[in-house]
Amino acid sequence: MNNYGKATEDYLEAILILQNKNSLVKAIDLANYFEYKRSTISVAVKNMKAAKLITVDESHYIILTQKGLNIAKKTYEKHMFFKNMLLEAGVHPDIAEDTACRMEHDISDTSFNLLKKMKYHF
Amino acid sequence: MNNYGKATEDYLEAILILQNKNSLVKAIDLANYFEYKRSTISVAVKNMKAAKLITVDESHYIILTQKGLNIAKKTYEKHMFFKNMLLEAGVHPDIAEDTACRMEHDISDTSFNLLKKMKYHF
DNA sequence: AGCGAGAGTTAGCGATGGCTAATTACAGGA
DNA sequence: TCCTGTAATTAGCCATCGCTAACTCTCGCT
Repeated sequence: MNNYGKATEDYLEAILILQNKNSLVKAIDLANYFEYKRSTISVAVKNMKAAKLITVDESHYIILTQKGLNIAKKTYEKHMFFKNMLLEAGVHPDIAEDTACRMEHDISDTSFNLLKKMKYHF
Repeated sequence: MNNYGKATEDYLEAILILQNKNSLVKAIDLANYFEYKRSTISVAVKNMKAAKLITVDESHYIILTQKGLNIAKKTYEKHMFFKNMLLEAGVHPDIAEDTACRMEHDISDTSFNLLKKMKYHF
């Protein structure tokens, strides 16, 4: 009910990142970002639109809804947490990026908040 | 080439755990452990056998090969690491178990070894 | 006006990994 | 011996999520 799939979380996160860099985001930007085919993104955009996580205007610009933005922010925060953890451990940046990109989907918001808190108690 | 899928890692890990508890492991034990259907396990066993990760004797007992054992041990180690991390953070044991069960598949052996080392430098 | 490139869409495929339903194999009790 | 229950197997389904191939749409340039 409350889970939109890993791919969707990745896309929302990427939209947020690209939005903060370019301000305007289109499907093609996501395709380039992930090095995925346009067709893959096209389907994903359709699904996210149907799930009311984004809106798409008449010029094909993608805008996060409040719901989409919340997920994007949370996912991004998890991503950075795990990436930093791995970087601190000495993992190669590219590997840390990939690994964080998987770990970010594995943990609930509640557990993640606890984990964040703990970090400063080690 | 070197990746047998998350499900396979889970099954190998469970075989190791059940082996250490019961000594003899059959497909039905895995079905009970995961609360999966027998058919699901049957297919998985066939695949692991084909991949030479296990052998199955004439009485259907499952034995890990060296290759299977190595993966099982590594996966178990990762599992316990992440589970302990979550428990230390105050995550509910059941949730910690589930979450660790996902995180254990996301990280390479190399990155994991670095992470382990770091733990004691916090 | 007409052509071509870039971008979006659709249909259908394949891998992963669960499921149900139906079939088979086998051991132990009446 | 037969019968019942437990275990294993097979076939086929569905969801997720990427792909290719083929089509369409639109913009800009000549």
